[in-house]
Parts: sequence; structure tokens; C-alpha cells
Amino acid sequence: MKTIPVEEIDQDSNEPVLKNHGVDSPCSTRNRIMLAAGPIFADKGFDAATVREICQAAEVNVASVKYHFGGKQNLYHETVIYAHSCRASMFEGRADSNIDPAERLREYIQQILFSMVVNEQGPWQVRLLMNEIQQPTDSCRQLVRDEFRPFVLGLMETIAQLSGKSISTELQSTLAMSVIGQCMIYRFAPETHALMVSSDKHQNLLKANPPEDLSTLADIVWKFSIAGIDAVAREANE
Amino acid sequence: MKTIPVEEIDQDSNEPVLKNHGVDSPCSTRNRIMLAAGPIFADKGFDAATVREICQAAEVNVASVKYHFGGKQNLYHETVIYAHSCRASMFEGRADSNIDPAERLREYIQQILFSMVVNEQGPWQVRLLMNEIQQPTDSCRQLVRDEFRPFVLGLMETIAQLSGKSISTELQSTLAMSVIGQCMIYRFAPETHALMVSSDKHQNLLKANPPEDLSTLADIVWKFSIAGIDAVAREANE
DNA sequence: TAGGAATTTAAACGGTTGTTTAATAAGGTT
DNA sequence: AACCTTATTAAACAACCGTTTAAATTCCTA
Repeated sequence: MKTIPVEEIDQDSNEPVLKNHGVDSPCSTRNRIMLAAGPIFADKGFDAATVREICQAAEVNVASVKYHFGGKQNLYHETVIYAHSCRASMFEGRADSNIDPAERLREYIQQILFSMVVNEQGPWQVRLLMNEIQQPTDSCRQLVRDEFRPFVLGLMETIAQLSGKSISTELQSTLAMSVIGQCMIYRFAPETHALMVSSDKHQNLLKANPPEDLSTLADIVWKFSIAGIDAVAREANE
Repeated sequence: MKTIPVEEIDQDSNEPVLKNHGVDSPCSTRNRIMLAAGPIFADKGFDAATVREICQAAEVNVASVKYHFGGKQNLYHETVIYAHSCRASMFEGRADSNIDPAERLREYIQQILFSMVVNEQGPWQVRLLMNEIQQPTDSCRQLVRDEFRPFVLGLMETIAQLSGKSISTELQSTLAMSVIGQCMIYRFAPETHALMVSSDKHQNLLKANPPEDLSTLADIVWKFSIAGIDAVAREANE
């Protein structure tokens, strides 16, 4: 597999440089760097991650990042792009637009909740994109938006169908936020959950909880949302 | 006002040192540092904030942080404690346990949503504690828990009253998470909202939105939650 | 096989971080 | 005034950061 030569232009000395003309074996230095950078960026974020620890994990010289990617920033950018291209099993399988909207909403909720839970020990691609949703980086904001927009638009459509008559797009998005918020709170503010449960048990819902517990939680959120959407939409239709 | 002498023990040279024996005027160096550190820590977080910019904002020598607080970490810890002690108008006024539970839930939702929105330009004390809820620091975790626990316990009690018959504590906390999640999503993942609205308008809900819009949003979340709690609790009671 | 481009390497560079030092200034007590 | 504690200051320190250099090595081709 031939790699696309990376062209970059030095900021003011305008010297385009072509790199990586060789074959791109799966164990090439370039790939080893990106595969090592993925989980580190996902765990620590862009700032806290250092190129030195990335290169140490990849068993590669520090200068390799500059040589193959042009710098830490570009390495991060390409890592996000790679995670984006690996999304095959993340937020897909949401077709089946034939089944009734309520069941489709349940699938949406299960999918978000599962992505939240899988976040701690799951593939770094998911974790990286989740961090980008939470704290977008300027260079990757548009990319991550493109990743998730079809998903949330599908959720909005499902909500619109659920609410019977037509409701405004704005109300659709507000209701979708309520659904998403109920799921994401378990990842974005897990400390909140620790405030309410007796401290000895269920310290962290996201850690080591069997799938059936997660399914039960998804059912609660689902029933909660079905009733909430119905109530809000009914009043808006009057 | 006399300040409590700060006692610290050098890690292995075991020499306790007492500091700050003098009077603590409101404009003392120590106070100037903490007042300057507050908004900087709240904006950038512990890691990104530097003692140099804090001292520059406080118009104080860099070494003052080490002298008066023992280091950056202790300065942050005392700043969180100070923010904790200033919480007078944050999550209070939640008494009035006489009014009916539904109206009390509305007040809870309004309070959380307002704290979320006020976050961007609000007092740094609120912002700092919100950051701690999202990403707890080891040294401040218990402190922040104590700050918010009465609030969420009150919310749980309100939910329990709303659901008529008695529901388990676990279900109470799950429902409370759904309510809180609907509000916090606007702060913890604002990018999600940008995915759904037409990009030209409402770029960021949290920025420069009139209070009446916020009140409308609170009403939607409220109706959503009332119906959701009712539906989940009714099924649990069967 | 010889030569030139592509890659890898160790080392250093300039910059920033939190911390520390040691000299100086200020304040209060006897 | 003499003295000692407390406070402030400029400067330096050691560690780490991302990046760069220039020499050494590998690789492919002619």
C-alpha cells in the first residue's frame, strides 16, 4: 500500500517538502507512532501527552514525530482522522427505519450508553472522539462534527416521529439534548453519581458493571424519555 | 483578623515551619494571590494555569506562592476551600419544603440550568467547583462532594415525593441523574448542541442568551422530567 | 557495486515550568 | 538603637517540553 506523500510548507521559508515516499508497512515507524499516540492522547488529552512518552511507547526516536508528521499538532490531527476512519462499529447500524420509533429510540439510548461505559476500557478511537466532543480542538472540531451529526440528526428524526404531529426543529434538538444528556452524564460528570449512592457500593457506575445492569439503566432512561417526549410534544401541539 | 498559621512538614527533612504570623489585611499578599488565582484556575484548570501568570495578575513576586502556600498544589487546594466557603448563593434557598414537590423540582432544574449558563461569565467560585465536579482533583474530591451532596440529596427526596409510593434509593439516584444530566449536558458537551442547530444561529446556547430563553428551556426540561419520573415510578410500583 | 535519497539516531537547542536560594527590606519588641 | 522574626525580591536552578540539527545508517536504484 502506497502512502500519500505528506506535503507541508515551512511557515515562512516556503519550502514544500515531500516525505514518506516508501512503502507503508503495517509496522512502519509512522504507523507505530500513530498507534502508540492514540491511547495516550485518548487518556491524557493533547496537552498532557508528550511526544517523548509516545515515542517511547512506539519504541522510536523522538525526532520521528517531527519527521513523519511535522510536529505534535499534526500527529494529533492525523490521529483524530484515523480514529474517525475507524468508526465502523461505533455509531452505525442505526438504519432499520422500518421498526417503530419507540424501539428505535431504545436502540439510540443503548448505543450512547454503551459508548459511554465502554469509554473507560474500550477502544481508544471512541475515547478520543468522546474527548473531542467534550472539549473540541480547533483543528478537529469540524471533523468530529461530521462524525456525530448523522447520528444526532437520526435521533432528532426519531423524536419527531415519536411526537406524532410536527414539532419545530428547535424543540426536536432540545428533546434530543435531554435524551443525550441523560446518557452522557454518566461519563461527563461521574462524580455526580458518587454523591448519591452509599459510598461503599457502586463507587463508579462506569467501572466493572455487568451488561445487564447497563441494559436496565437503558430501559429506565428509555421509559423516562418516551414519557418526557410525549408530554412536551403534546403540550406543544395544543 | 488573625490568620491560622500554616503548618507544613518538609517531605523527609521533617522540619515543621510556621508561616504567616502577621495580621491578614484584605489586601495582603496572601489574599491578593488567592484572589488572582481563583479566576485563572477556574478558566484554565490546574495544569494549564501557571504560578507566574497568577503572580503577575496579583502583582506579586513568583516566590510568594511558595512562601505563603507552600506550592502550587496547596494554593489550588486553598483556593477550592475558599470557593467552597463562598457558596452562600450558589445552591441554597432550596428549603421551602412546604411547597408541592413538582414546583420544587422546577426550582431545582432552574437552579442547575442557571448555574450552567452563568458558568461562562459568572463568579469564578462557581466555575471552579463545576470543573471539580467534572474532573475531580484527588485532594479536593471530598471537599467538592460535601459541597454538592446536600443539594442532590434534596433533589432525590423531591423525586421520591413526586413518585408517590416509595421507590428504592437506587432508582431515586438514577432519576436524579436523568434530571441533572439534562441540565449539565449544555455545559459539559455544548458541542453536541452545535451538531443539531443550523450552524448560523444559536451557535452556543450558553453564550449571550436572554434569561427568558433559559426559563423556557427550564420549563421544557421540567415537563420532560415530571412525565419521565411519573412513568418510571409508576411501572416500578406495579 | 557505487551513489544518492530516505530514514534513523544521539545530542543539543531555546523556552517554560515549579521551585529554591540568598540577599535585602520591613516590622515589632526590648 | 539593636535585635530578631517576618516578608519580599531578583536571580538562578533543575526538570521537562517540542523542536531542531547534523551525523550515521538504511534502502533502493542505476
